[in-house]
Amino acid sequence: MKFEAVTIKDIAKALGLSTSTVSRALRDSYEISPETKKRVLEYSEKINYRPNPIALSLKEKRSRSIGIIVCEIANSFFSQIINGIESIAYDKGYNVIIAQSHESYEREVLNLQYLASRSIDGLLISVSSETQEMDHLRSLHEKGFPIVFFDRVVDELQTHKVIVDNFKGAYDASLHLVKNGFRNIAALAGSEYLSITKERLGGYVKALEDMGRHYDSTMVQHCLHGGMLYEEVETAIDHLLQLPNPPDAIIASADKLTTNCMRYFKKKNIRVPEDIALIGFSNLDLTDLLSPALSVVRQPAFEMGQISTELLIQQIEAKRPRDFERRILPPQLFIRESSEKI
Amino acid sequence: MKFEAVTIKDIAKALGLSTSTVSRALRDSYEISPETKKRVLEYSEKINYRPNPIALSLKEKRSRSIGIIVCEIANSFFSQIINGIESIAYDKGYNVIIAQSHESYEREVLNLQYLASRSIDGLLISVSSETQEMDHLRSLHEKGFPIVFFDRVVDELQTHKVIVDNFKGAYDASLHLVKNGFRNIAALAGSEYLSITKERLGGYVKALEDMGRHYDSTMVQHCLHGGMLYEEVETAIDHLLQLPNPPDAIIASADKLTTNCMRYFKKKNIRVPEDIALIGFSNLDLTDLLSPALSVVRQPAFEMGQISTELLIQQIEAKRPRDFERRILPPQLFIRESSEKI
DNA sequence: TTGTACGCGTTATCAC
DNA sequence: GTGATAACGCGTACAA
Repeated sequence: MKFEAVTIKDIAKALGLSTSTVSRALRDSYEISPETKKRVLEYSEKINYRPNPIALSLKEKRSRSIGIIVCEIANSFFSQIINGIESIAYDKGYNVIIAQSHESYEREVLNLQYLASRSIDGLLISVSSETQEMDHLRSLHEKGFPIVFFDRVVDELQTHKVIVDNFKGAYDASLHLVKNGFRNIAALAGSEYLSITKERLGGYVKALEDMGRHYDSTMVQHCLHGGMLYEEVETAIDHLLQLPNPPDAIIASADKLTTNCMRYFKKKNIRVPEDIALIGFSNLDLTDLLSPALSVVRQPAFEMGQISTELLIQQIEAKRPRDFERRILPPQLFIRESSEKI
Repeated sequence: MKFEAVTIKDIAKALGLSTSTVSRALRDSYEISPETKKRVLEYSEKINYRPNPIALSLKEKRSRSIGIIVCEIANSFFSQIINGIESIAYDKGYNVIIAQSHESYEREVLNLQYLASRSIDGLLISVSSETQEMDHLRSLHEKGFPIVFFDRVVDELQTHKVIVDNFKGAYDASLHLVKNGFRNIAALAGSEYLSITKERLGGYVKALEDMGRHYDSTMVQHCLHGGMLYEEVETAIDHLLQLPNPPDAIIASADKLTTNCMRYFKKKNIRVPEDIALIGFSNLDLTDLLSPALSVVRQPAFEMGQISTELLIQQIEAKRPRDFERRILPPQLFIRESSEKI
């Protein structure tokens, strides 16, 4: 089932011109007579001519497409990011090719190889929970391939990075819990390898210390898959609740951690916030409809996507390397029922 | 910031061979001596040679990429569909390029032009709420361009179509409400132009009739943007509740209609299901966490994506046209608190 | 067994 | 003002 498109050659043949004349006429070159231009333009309009982007890519050595690697698109935060990315990319005439790591290092590497082999002009990536080794990214980066990190960044590589102030987000949320009278605040965190985990835990610890609380490392539980698997969350919370001094509040540091935490409480008939309070990082649009309405730290995901894409395209189109930027966006705290002291 | 890749030419030069010999060696052609093959293979491994897919596309007149047009990726149903699409596409070596119509006919047409001009090999589409005119799709289809419709299909065009049994989904849900003792069941429906709207309303009407109820057209409200805008849902429900004989149950026929319906009830302090019951089409993963837990008709979205993609790639790769299939998948009914008779 | 020449669609360069 | 040619990277029919 081939689908034949109109080429410059067809136009040239039909009009008795050479392909170069047609090409120039289409590009409105000063060399071509107005009359010829008119003939060419009218005819190509008539037969609905579109230049073949593949031929152009081959010639220009660029594909005008950019790759995206995220863990999961069925996740509000990332689908909002992708919306932001697309809004800029389409404006500037770029395609986006999306790949999902599903929080697996192996799939991240495979996806990267795949995208690189599809000759993308640049990459936007938020690394997987499992990713510790950076060789797959480093080797591309060293060749001068444009890469922008967002959300989950990698310090070792010198590139543009776009994140939210995770420290502040977690600090504010933790402070809110302390000020609201909760005494024993646990942290449900993602993979220890991730930048966001470290930053968010940092904010949590600092808030406790600033409020004169003792930081107790047994109150921190990590989930390697970022809460993607319900079981890992279940195990983590089971562990916390079996402590001699169990928490009366939890701060969950990722979307899936937060919702799976709620699922756990619902399943076990643990009342929120009466038995235990909850606040979490989440970009769900439905947090107000949950039972109870969920207190969240929300990230400006759409803007993150836009900024990352602008930086990437800027880098792709730059003649010479520029300095790399580190953009830090403000998180927003929404206090609702789940973190109220009863 | 150009990024130079290794070509066959580089290998040929380095090894003192011609490009055709290298090409054949890489493709393991019988004509090449084992010794030469070994040299070529080892060297190209060493310098990490990857064939340029753009050059291949130009030659083979196919890009190994397929286009997807959906209204919104930040919608569980569609992001699950896309997961299904990707799982098959990547297996078969295809890229996917995703575009969003945001329920706008104009953007759908623009996206289609864009994708077509990016030389995709085929298209997977679920049309926008606003789409009535089909010329943009018809003209492509008539040229023999492979198109597969999923979810929101267009009867006028003879292509593969993958849908769920919307009639049955709505019928079962409506029957459940009637049997549960609700007397006045309203339908909150999407755009009248959409196939899914017609099919779902059909099931609703039939269920009422089968149960000896009178079907009253004032109990049906349409939202042109499929509930994407909260205001249209508000207006629709306001209207229903102001009827002389207001509904005691609502069936909402799309994801956003359902959640915005809940938002309305929460905002107006209307209790569900005490004051009014609710059941809706939804693929949210969180319906069990909402307050109250939401009764839903769920669609096998992942499978829809997989099947659509298999049909599309089959058609792209087919030598001659085959008959077009219409696959109808079963919906699943989940009864929870929101539709319980108190 | 290996090399030469051509074509895919386009544009830049040079020639007329 | 217009046309012929080469080049982008690859695969292959044909030639050696």
